[in-house]
Amino acid sequence: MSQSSRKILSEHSVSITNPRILVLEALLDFGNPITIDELQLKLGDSVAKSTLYRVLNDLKKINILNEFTSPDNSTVVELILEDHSHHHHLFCSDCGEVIDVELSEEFEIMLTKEIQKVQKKFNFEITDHRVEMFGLCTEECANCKKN
Amino acid sequence: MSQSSRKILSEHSVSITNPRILVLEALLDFGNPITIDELQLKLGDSVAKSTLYRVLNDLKKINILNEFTSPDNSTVVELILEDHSHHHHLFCSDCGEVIDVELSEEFEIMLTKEIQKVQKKFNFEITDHRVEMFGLCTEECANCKKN
DNA sequence: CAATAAATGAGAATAAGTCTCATTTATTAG
DNA sequence: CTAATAAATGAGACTTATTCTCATTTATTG
Repeated sequence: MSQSSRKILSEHSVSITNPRILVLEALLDFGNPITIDELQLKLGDSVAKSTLYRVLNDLKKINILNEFTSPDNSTVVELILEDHSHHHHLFCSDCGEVIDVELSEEFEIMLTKEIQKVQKKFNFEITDHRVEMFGLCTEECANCKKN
Repeated sequence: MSQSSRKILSEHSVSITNPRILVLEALLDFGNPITIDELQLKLGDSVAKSTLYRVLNDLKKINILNEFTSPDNSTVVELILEDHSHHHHLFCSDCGEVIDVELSEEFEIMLTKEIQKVQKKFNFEITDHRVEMFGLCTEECANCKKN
């Protein structure tokens, strides 16, 4: 695992340091979108708070980290892996879990068309988009506080 | 205008106070989604900071205010008006403007179907969704800092 | 392996948002 | 209409997430 962290860093010509490896490993290990809080918990005090934020900013700069805000206003962070295709997010308002969701090909095609219309209408150059869904997990929710 | 603010408040059985009227008027007047910063500017010191946040929370509680975070992490707020139909948001990464966008009926129908699939797949009860689009305004952008 | 540049840790600084509490304002019962 | 009561406000203290500073440590390179 440390291997792939190192690989990721060197591929992006970013110097390989311990905190960066630790943060990447934590993200790779968790696999799903994770809140900064959870990430800090996972890391314990192996990485200073200031360093954690700096490393996350570094990862954002090289475009391998996606950051967004959950409906309860916590910051959520997620690695962008090459083999991980385009996806959206499903938020549980109850337990706070964030789940990656892929929508159908047809839907994405239609969305692309809609976006083209919006571009024209508003004279915009749209570079990115996302679909967010909010709700309540009913069962089988991995890290749900209900269980 | 003060008339409609008062009406909105009484319709939701919320007591009619000056700060609430001022905040509602500012939101109605601006018409578009607005950042807290801009809102504070617009209000000057007619409403105390603590009161502004309290009033915004009051409006959220009665479900006439929508709050979300822009890609540059500022909090954006928008009135939910009865006559204002379901819509999504377009963000300019350059000037920070947030624009309301309505997508086609067909698209919304397809999105609803997708959401139903996701509900089943993840055993979720999805209560809300949104589509966000990010990009750069090229011209004709009302409050764009470029102009 | 030494020199240099970059990254880190610890904690100070900043800023958004909440809380407290004394004062003011709105509501309503009479 | 007025007094009594409950609710809302203002001012500033407080909290907490994030950034910044700067002395020290670590990585890179020649």
